[in-house]
Amino acid sequence: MNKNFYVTTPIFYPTGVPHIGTAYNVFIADTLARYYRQKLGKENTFFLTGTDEHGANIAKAAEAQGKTPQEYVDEYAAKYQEVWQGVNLSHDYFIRTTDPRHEKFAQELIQKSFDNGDIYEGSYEGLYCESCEAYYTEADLVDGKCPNHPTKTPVFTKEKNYYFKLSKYQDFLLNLYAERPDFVQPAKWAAYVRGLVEAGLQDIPVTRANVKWGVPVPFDPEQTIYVWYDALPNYLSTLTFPEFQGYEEKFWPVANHVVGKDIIKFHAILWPAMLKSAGYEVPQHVLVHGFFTINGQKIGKSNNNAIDPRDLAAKYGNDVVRYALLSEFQVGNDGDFNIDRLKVKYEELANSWGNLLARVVHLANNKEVEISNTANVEPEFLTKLEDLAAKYTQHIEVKELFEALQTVGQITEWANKYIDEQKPWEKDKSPEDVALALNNLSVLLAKVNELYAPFLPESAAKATEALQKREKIILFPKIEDEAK
RNA sequence: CGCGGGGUAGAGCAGAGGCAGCUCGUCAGGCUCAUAACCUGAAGGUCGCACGUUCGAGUCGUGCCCCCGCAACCA
Repeated sequence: MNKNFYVTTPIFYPTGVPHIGTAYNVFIADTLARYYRQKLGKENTFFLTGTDEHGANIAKAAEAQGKTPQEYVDEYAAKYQEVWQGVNLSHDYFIRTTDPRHEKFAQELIQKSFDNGDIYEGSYEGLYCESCEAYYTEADLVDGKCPNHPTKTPVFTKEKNYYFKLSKYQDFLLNLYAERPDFVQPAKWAAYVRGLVEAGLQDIPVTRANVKWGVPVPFDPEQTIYVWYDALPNYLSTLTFPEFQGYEEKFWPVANHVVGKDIIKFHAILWPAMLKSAGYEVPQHVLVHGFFTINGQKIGKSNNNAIDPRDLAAKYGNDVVRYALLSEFQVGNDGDFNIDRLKVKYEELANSWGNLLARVVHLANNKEVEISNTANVEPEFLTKLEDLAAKYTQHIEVKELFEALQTVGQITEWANKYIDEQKPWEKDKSPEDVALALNNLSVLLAKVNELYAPFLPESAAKATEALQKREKIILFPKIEDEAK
């Protein structure tokens, strides 16, 4: 069992602001981070997110707004941080790839691979559109014109750049997957990745000749480092920053990368190969999540459903937005989401957990019995509770967040049945029986609060406080539907 | 022959060889401590279609149908 835990989100490309889909990814990471902080201690857990700030698309977006690239990324990095703070994200650091310390690290990393002979000079050729600063294939063109610039004709261009010998690492990767079947989680994505690697790997270009907004290639300053050799190293570069002294030893390679299914190849194939090439250990796990649609539509500006997670949180609370997403689909699966589902989830919590808390506290106060006495819990009751808690732990440790939440649901369901059987409100119940039942339930609630804490941090804190103070609160108040 | 994901009760989702399951919704009861909450029971499915393997198939094999990604804003 590892003593330390390191979790990362991808670093996001700031061409827009975070929406509910982006938030899903960071919620998964945040939940894991909170779980491990609880388990291993704050100082033994590290949670990293950030922004990927180089590249032609950033330069273009900046120009379109009449800004320098630096001004542009400063602004968007700030927006990201604002949103994450707004949803109570608990990241320990926000890395930006324009941080000079990161740039230096990226240069050192690519230099190491170059020195090892894993990077060689080659050329890239294709139909180049000057306005897009991008290459197209014949099939991409519309009537011979650029698909994005109907007046421009992409011209055949050949540019020098450098390639990484990814093909060389096929056996290394297949061995890695064989030795560590859970390197990619969940299993169905591991199978997918293995299939891709078995099918064969091609070397990939890792520098660009025509992109100025990027990190210069140390062995050829005419070139800049292309996206992956700049972005992926953030997971490691941050750990080398002076304020994180000792972190590299502590948190590498116990890294867990939470990624969407679209960038699985880069994290599960390219990144381990890059690391191996440069003499580093590969990370512990790559956790792949699926995408969800909103009312059946893909999330995006054109569908006008790129919801700011803070808008939902304003009404339902941060906790419930996270809970709704994490309890709706298994990690790795796609799904659909909408406001009605969110409401259902909210009521689910209010009626099980919230209501249970209110019942127990209220009864305990009315009957004036002692609660929260762990020593007095009925042994059978305690055993059952511990069994369910253990089941939760098993799930969450293999990142089955959906299943872990279901297990907590089982506990509250059981508790509601138990309280109905015991009927501690009846007048002819012996005071001893009432005290025993309510004490059992209070200990159960304390456990539920603990298990929910990584998923619903704000609510769990409130519930814990209320239970301790024996104060009756409404954890999830009824939400009035706005008048139509 | 492009690649991949998916098609299980009205809705949303689990299950991956051995009597079809969960949440919500519906109907009928119960309870009254509690946030009109909670508990019990019922109705509702030929598990996309067909063929095959098997004592036995949502679950394995083959063929087919349908939906969704793989081009763009976009995780």
